[in-house]
Amino acid sequence: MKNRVTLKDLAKELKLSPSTISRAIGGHPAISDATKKRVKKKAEELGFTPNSIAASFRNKKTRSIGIIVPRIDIHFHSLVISGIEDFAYKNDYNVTIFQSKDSLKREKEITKILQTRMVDGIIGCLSIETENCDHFKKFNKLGVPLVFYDRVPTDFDANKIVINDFESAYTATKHLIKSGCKKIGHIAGSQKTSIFKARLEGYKAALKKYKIPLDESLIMYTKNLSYDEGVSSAKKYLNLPELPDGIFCANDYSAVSVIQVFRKANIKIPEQVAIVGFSNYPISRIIEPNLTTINDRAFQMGESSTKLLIRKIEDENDIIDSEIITLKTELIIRESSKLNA
Amino acid sequence: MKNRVTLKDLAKELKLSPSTISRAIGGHPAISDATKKRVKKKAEELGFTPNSIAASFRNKKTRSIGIIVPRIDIHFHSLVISGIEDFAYKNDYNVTIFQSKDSLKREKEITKILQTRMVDGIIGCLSIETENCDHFKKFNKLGVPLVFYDRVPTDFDANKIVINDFESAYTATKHLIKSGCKKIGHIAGSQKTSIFKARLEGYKAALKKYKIPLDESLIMYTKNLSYDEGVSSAKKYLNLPELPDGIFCANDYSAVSVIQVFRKANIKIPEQVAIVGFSNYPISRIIEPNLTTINDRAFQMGESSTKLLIRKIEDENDIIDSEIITLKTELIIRESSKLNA
DNA sequence: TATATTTATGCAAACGTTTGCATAAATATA
DNA sequence: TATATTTATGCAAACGTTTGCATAAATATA
Repeated sequence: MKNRVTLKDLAKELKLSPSTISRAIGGHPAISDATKKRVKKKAEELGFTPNSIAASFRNKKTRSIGIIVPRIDIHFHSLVISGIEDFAYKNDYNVTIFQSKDSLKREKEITKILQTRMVDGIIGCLSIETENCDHFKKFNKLGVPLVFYDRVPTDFDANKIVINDFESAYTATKHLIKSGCKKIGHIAGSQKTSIFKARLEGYKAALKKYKIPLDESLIMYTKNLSYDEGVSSAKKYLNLPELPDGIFCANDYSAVSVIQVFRKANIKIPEQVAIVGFSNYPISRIIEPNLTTINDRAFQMGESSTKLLIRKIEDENDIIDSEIITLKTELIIRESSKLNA
Repeated sequence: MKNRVTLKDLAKELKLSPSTISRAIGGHPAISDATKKRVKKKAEELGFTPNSIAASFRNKKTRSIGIIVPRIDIHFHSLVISGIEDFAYKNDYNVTIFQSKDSLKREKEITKILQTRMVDGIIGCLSIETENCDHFKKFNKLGVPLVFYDRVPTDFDANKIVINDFESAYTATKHLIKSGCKKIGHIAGSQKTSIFKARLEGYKAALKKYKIPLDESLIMYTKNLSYDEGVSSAKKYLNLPELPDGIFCANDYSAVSVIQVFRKANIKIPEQVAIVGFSNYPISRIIEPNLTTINDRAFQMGESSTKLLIRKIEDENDIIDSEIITLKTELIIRESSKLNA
C-alpha cells in the first residue's frame, strides 16, 4: 500500500488543523461554508479518501456485519445473502462472509475470527452439525447483536428470522387434500433439524385435521433431501403395494427427482400422483410439469435479518432481549398438483 | 460494544509491558517460554481476543479482500464466491462482498467504498453496463492489487482469470459436427460482452474448419440469454423452413428452454436436434434429456483468482505488471447430444 | 575478577481519525 | 466604549496494537 493522502496532509496543505479538516469533511455545522468548500476542493485535488479503518478504530464501530452460512453456493443461501448485502449496502454497512461448510469446527473458528474482527453484528445460519450454541454466547457478553435465520438455535434465546415451517407444510398438505388426494406421502429431511421436523409435523397435523389416517410407510426419511435421496425415495414408493396419490416433499430437489422417476415409470403427474415441493427453487418453474411449491422468501429473509440486526446495533437503549420474526410464506400452485383446476 | 479486554489490561494484570504481551501472544522468540505460558493462561482467563482493527490500523494491512460481483444469487457467481471464500479462509484472509446489481453507478460507488475500507486486494467481475474501467485505475496508484474474472476489462491491463471461451465454443461446436450434425445453430449472448462474442467466434471457427457454410439465420442473438429468450429463440427455429440438426447455446438456461420447447413440439432430442449448453449448471444434470455442456470451473475460478490476488498482495518485489490466467474447460457429454454413442 | 555476550523485557512513538474543551476573533448588546 | 455573545478554529488526548531501539539482568568468556 503506497502512501495515501491523510487528513494531516490536507491540514498541512491548507494550514488548518486536522480537526477542522475532519469536521469540514464530515459536514460539522461549526465549520464555515467557505472552509468546507476549500477543504473539499483540496481533498478532491489530492485524491483524499478517509481511512475508515482508522475511523473504526477510533469510534469502536466498524459498520460491518459478519455472516456465517453453511455454503454460499446453495441457492437459498445465495438469495438470503443477496438480501443481506442489499439492505446493508443501503444502510452503509458492509458484509463479510464466511462459510462453515456445515462443519461445527469451522463454525467455532469463524466465531473467534468474528470476535477479533470487531464486527458490529452477526447474521448466522447454523451448520448441520451444530447442536449446541455455546460458541455464540460470547457475543452476548460483548454486546454484539446476533440474528439467526432458517436453521436457528433452539438451546438459547436469540433473535431469529424464520418462516412458519409447520404452517407452510400444513398448507401444502391441505392443498393436496383439497385437490382430492386421499393417500399422501411425505419426503422428510433430517429430523435433527428443527425446520424439517416442523414440516413433518405440519404434514401430520393436516392429515389429522382432515381425518386421513397416518401411514408411516408413506413417509420417507432422508438425510440431506438430496436429488439422489429423492430418486431412491421415489423408487421405494414404486415398490409399495399401492402408490400414494399425493406427495409433499420437504424441498424442491427431492420433488423434482420424484417427478422424473415417476414419469419414467409412466405415472401421470398430477393425475395419478400430485407433487408439492418446498422452497420455490428456479428449477421448480422449469421442470415439467411445473412444480407446486412453497415460496420461502429467501431474499426477504436476508433483508429482514439485516433490518433487525441494524436496529439492534443502533438502538442504544434497546431493552428487548430477543425477537423472533416469522415471515409469511406463499403456496405457489403449478401444474404438478392442479387436480381440480 | 462493551469494554473488551485489551493488551494493556493483560499487561497491568501481569505487571508486564504491552509490548511483551504482544510479543508473547505473537510467539516472538525473544520472549521466554515461562512468560509466554503465563500470558496465554491469563489471556484465556480474562477472555482476551486481539483487536484486529487496531492491528490493521497499525500494520496498514487488513487481511481482507473486497469482492464486486454483479449478483450473488446467480449460481455461477455464488460458486466463484464460494471458491474465493474457501481459499481466502485457508490463508487467513476474509472476504467482504458487494453486488453491483449490474449497475455501473453502483459499481463506481463500491470502488469508492473499497478504497476507504483499506482492503488489501480486490476481486471483481464487471457489471454488464461497464464499458470503461477508469474507476478501477485508482487502485493501481494505491498499490492495491486487482484481479478480474469472467467479465474482465478489455480497456486496461489487469490481472484476469478467464476460461477460453473461443476454444470452449469451438470444442462444443466441433462435438456437434463430429456427432453428425450438418446444420448447426447458435443462441448467442450479448455481443457487447467479450465472452459471448468469443463464444460466437468459436462457433463460427469450428464451422469454417469443417467446411460447414455459415447460415446467419441459424444464429439467434439474445440480450441476457434468459430462459424466456431461449423460449422465443426456440420458437424462431421452429418457424424456419428447415430445422437445424444441432444447436450450440451460449448458456444452459437457453439450452434447457430449447429442449423443452422442442420436446413439446414433438421433436426428438438428440435424434432430430442435438443440443449443447454452456456452464454446467445444476439443471443440466436434471433436465431430460441431460444436457451436454461445458464445465466452466466456477469454483476453481474463485480459487485461482484468490491465489493470484494473495500472491500479488504478499509478493513485495513483484515486477509482473499483469497476468492473464486461462483455465481449462471440459466438455461434458450427456444425452442431449449423444448421437454416435 | 573484568569484560563481552546473550537473554528477556520495557520505553516510546507511531498508525489516522474524532471530539471535548479551550480560545481567538468577530459581532452584538448594554 | 466596555462587556457579552456568537462564530470558527485549534489543542491535545485517545482508541489498541506493533516494533526499533535501549537496557537491565544473567550468563559466558578472557
